[in-house]
Amino acid sequence: MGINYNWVMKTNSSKKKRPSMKDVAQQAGVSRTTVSFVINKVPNANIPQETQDRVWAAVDELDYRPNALARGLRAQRTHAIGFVSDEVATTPYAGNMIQGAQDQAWIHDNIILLVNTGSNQEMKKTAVNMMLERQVDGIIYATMYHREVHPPAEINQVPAVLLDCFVADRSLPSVVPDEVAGGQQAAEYLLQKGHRRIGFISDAADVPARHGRLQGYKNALAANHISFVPEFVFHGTSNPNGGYDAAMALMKLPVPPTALFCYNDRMAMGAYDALRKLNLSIPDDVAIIGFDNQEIIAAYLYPPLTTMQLPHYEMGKWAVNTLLQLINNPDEKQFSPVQVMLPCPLVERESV
Amino acid sequence: MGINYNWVMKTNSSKKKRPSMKDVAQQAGVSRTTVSFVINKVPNANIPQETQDRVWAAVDELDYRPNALARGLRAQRTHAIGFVSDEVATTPYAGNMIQGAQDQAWIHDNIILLVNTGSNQEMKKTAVNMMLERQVDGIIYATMYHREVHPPAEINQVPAVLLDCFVADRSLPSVVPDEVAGGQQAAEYLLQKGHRRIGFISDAADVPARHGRLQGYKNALAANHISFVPEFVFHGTSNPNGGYDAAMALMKLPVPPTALFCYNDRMAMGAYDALRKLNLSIPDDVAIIGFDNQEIIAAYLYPPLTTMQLPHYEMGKWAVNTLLQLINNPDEKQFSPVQVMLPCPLVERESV
DNA sequence: TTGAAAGCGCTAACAG
DNA sequence: CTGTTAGCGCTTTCAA
Repeated sequence: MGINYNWVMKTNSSKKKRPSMKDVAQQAGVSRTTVSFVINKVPNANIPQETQDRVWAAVDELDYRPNALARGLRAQRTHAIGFVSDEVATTPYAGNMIQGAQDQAWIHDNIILLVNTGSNQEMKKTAVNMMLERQVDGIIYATMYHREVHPPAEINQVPAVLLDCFVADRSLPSVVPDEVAGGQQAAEYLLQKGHRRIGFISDAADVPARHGRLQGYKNALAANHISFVPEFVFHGTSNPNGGYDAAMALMKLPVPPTALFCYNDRMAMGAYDALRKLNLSIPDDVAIIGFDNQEIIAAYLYPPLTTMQLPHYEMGKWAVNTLLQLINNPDEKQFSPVQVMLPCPLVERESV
Repeated sequence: MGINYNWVMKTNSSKKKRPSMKDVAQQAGVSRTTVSFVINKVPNANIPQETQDRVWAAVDELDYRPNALARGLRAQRTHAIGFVSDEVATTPYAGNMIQGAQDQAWIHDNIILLVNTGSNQEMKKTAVNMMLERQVDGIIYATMYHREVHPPAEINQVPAVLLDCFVADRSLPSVVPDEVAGGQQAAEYLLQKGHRRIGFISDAADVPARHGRLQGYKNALAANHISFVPEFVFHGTSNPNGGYDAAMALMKLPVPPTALFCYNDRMAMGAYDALRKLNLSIPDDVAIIGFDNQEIIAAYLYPPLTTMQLPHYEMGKWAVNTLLQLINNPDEKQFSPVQVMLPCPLVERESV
């Protein structure tokens, strides 16, 4: 179990063989070593230019391409990074994370092996084993929203970093959005615009994002000597319907808020509808700030939504960089693996 | 150029070696051959059960995992599929395509090597070369919207299929959405609901989706003996603003349409705003149907948007299946590579 | 039924 | 400066 059977060699293939280093050597009239040296630009090989030219000419002529499998086998290094994530389809953020990782991998001439496992724990384990079999140099374990995870133990057999998630004992490097700072900045932005009564439309789910953003909101209030009004925070399901209900409830308070900080853009979308229903204009009657910067929502609401951007691209990038660091310095033991929180930049549009 | 230098072997690593087949053989007191036979469940090896058990016990004990690199090198088959795409981040569809491909690859014990190249042609070439170096069994060349492509010639060195795109000479298998059928079904749905004056809010860009959907719209009209009114099609930029303008223009016609078929959901989003501005209710005054089924928009507009779904997941799946087919039957020459159009199912919500 | 040995394509001591 | 050679870990023929 966990082993893939039947990778039988197929003998009836008619694929024409690709040139090997031997062919190049022959063509150039040198030995394989020489070819290897010039192709890899080995520092102290001192191959005369003329020979080098011959080799490169042969490479061109034969359309030779080194076999990464053989290289990896020999070098014990594949320049491949496993990317194990819970799901990519169901969230619009995934793309940015993967792209950040991919772009960075590309720069360092690494490739990404991608597996999406869904939420099935057994599949995650199999996925990690699969990557290990394929001799990845390291593994990125990613989730599509910030949360605690329990990766399969096998992950420790190679350098690994956590992307948008963390383990309770902090034994693995991790990068997540700085929810608190983001929440604080959002609230402070509203404060700075003169608002004193700020509603917080919160997700009902027990996730770090919710707690962090709410904490940030409270921090901002405290920093500005404004007392926290429990009635101003309203929990709902984290979609437009929840946002609608919450905004409705908040605006019907005897002394309603003049600004709404929404847990995410989807809730903000619902809040827009509620305010419209109440004939309240944004931002004149009520200011709104969201979170996540879901382009497709935020940029095209009327008025366009001011919101906090989740640093998915940056996190993906960070994950690869950190992983490469670990891979390249296997001897530096990490006694306390770095836990990074990346800022959520404010995206100013017109709803505040 | 095109060759990756300096994959130098690092000798100072302190990584502890993973067990090899030899270790397992030793542990089980058999030869490597025997281990290979039992692990691969070779049909006619006839290894006594008792020996097999010993081998499996050793595998467990050592936590042995076959080295896919060595296997691939030997078998000339890696069970890896290259996925080259233009971009994943900027579109919310990408996820579904990748997930479809990934899920299917997983089922067949294959892995996806992912590279996003952006629009740079040189990078695409490098990406394909990279995949070839890594000995992928085949390549999926994908775009994030339906269009014609010019993949680098190198792609022909392995089985390849095109995902959401096609080449002019149809020399590569390809899968795209059936825009015409989708457009036709959308229009027919409106027709069937009693509408006779249907506006078509079109993208101004010269892409297959636009032409196909418009053609479908015309087909539906013709099939129902309704004459095509040129004034009813209005071109705009394919975003909410464009949709807004188009809807405004259309509704101000002397005899305005009673239904709007929008090129995509984002334009529909703008049309919603226009109708709201005009105090027209959806679907009672004007029915709206979109295209793409961008979940986040379509499901949460008020009222939820009826639209046509782009079959991204299915296309990803199809691409992998077809590619695997090609890989497994290298001898069946494909004189006319299959060109598939997958249907765009109707997603009924409440805007019609 | 099991083992020895060749070789997939590459790198890097070591010799010359 | 260039070539010979020994593996990296695996599969598979061939022989025992």
